[in-house]
Amino acid sequence: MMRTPSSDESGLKKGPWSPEEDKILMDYIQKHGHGSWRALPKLAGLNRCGKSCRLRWTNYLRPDIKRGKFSDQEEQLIINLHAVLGNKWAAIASHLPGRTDNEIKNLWNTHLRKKLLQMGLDPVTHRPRTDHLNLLTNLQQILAAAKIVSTLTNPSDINNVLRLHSDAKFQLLQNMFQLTPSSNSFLPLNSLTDGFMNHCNNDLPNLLHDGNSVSEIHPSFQNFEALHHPTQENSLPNLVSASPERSPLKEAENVNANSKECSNPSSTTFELAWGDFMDEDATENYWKGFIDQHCNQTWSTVQ
DNA sequence: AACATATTCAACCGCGTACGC
DNA sequence: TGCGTACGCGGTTGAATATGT
Repeated sequence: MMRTPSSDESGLKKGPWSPEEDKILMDYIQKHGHGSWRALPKLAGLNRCGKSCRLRWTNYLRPDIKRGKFSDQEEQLIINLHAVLGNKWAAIASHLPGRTDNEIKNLWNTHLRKKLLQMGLDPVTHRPRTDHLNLLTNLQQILAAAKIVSTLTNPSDINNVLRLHSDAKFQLLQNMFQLTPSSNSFLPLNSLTDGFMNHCNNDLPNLLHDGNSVSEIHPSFQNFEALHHPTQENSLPNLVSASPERSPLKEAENVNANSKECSNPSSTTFELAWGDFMDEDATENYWKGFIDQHCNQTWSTVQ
């Protein structure tokens, strides 16, 4: 939060502001207004650059600044505005009295972005993420190759290979939800993956067999399916009107376009890929049979 | 309790733009 | 029109703090 006090080559102070500096800046602006920011520090008697003074005033000292936690309503409004405006923090801040662009930007980067990711939404487009499809395809190929190599090297080790396979699937889930080991902000999703983890450990053979539908892997994934089955009502966050400098009509057109795209059956594609990935004939018998069948012909290629 | 790791957020930096000359 | 200056914005940094082991 704080930086070590330092100064640049011109001798101007940098880093955190002291209470004394705050008071000088406050008093000066309340008396004279800020005027030219560049001229202000000299006139007020501060050993700071104008830029630093402006930032301190707009982000901290301004009397109309609202302090404290963002309300749920404010968070939702920011998400809605971001869906329309993108990373235009100043424009977003203009719709939230007392909140600064810096504060909103920080909130977005530390909380809201993760929140959308964990809901399976792309934080840039606010639409369901599709990059999982590529991940699934790539990982599936890598795992298949790893299996062949491992089982050919040591065919008796098939159980460990399958265990690794299962672990890799769980890692993929973690990546999809952007979970960190210490994250406890979104308990429902953590318990969801915890449940999946237990399922992996307790019911590995079944897990590796089934997978026609995401929710069949674990009941918790019914929620996940809901997120990837967007309807006209839930495919996008409620959108609010754009800022005056943008055409509300145009925005409305974009919103409609987005809704149409969202209603495309990308979720079906996802589930097909997911089903393939989870099913994937990954049983012991399959791989033993595969090795029996292909061992001689592939062995020379692998080596 | 001590250490490691993750998160937060105030502040900085660089770039684009508006404006005056 | 071109140039210089000031300002505002968005991305990034990094020390303080929180959380986990």
